[in-house]
Amino acid sequence: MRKSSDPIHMDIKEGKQKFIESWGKMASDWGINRTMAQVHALLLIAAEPMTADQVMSELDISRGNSNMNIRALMDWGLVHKQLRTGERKEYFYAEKDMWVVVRQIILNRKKRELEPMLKVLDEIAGVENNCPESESFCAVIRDIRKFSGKANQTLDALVKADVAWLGNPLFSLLR
Amino acid sequence: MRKSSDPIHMDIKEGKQKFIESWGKMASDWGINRTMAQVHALLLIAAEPMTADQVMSELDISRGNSNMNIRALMDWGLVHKQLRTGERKEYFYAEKDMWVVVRQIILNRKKRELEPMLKVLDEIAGVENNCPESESFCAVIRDIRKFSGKANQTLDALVKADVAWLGNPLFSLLR
DNA sequence: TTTTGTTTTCAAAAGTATTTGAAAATTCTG
DNA sequence: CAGAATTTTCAAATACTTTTGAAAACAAAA
Repeated sequence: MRKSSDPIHMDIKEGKQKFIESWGKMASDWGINRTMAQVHALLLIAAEPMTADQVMSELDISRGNSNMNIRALMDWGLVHKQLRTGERKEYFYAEKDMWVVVRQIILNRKKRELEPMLKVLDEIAGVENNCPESESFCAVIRDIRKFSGKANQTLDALVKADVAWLGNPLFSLLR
Repeated sequence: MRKSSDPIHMDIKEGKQKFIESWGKMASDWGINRTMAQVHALLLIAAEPMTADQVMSELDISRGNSNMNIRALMDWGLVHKQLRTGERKEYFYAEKDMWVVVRQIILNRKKRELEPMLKVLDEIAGVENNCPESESFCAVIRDIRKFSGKANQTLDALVKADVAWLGNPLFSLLR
């Protein structure tokens, strides 16, 4: 008999479902395609590499959708292809080390979004500043530019740290 | 005569336009309503507080849209109301200190997205782990839980640091 | 209380993003 | 090379998000 104080264990199927759902939800909150994140989640928790067809039927999406999102994940460097000798089908697996995953996501978003913004801020910073009206404007732009530059540097350091410390035994403690 | 080596200065109107546009673009990349970010950008670079009507005509959006997004920005704690004695209209201004702005955004997204994810991960972590299939699953969940927990702590520290160091003269150097 | 100026709401319309699925392209196999 | 298996593409359909604007609610002034 189960006492009411016992923890309630969900079964594995339920757990996987819930994880795929939340991972997708979080991604779409952050401006990333929900299905792409669900494919990612599915591959993250898969014990073995999967084919595009398996992903398609597991998530109940179309063949095209499955294919396109797997490609996108490979572009992001989060998923890789595995070829098996004697088999036509392509298998896919996700990078499972969270540190590497996060590093890869940072690299991508930095390049796609932060850096273009920095470029625009630099262009704007060249605005003529000769009237009191432009003073408030330039002050804010300078402040944002400074801040974004710092953020960019910090992310660079974070990303480089990983590479430099990979061979260092101390690094495993930090992860 | 302008030499081709001279820097090209854009005028202030152009600069403001460009800033509003990029701020909106960046926000929508990150899953935030573009117009909300444009209203925010407009108020960030405004020399004086503005009415909802001024925002409406400046950005060429509807009255309802202007009103709703100003409310949303107040919910996020990024914009505040100013009441002027003898005037019916409400004026709005944005917090201009970037450190405070970023802090506020972190607080909001942490509460809205990171914390619910942590809760789900904890629920999922209670899944029964007794077969090899669930082993891979549990290992990934544990890793993500650990990572997200660390991220959450780091953000807490970042946010608390601000409050604790506000009165500290050293703090101004860090900003 | 009525009028007038102002803000808020929300159903419908417009605009965006995502997904589908069938056809085309590709690649392996005999 | 022809045929079979598999992957890729993309126009059209669907689903989702945002915006509009007119009406309702509200609040100050007359």
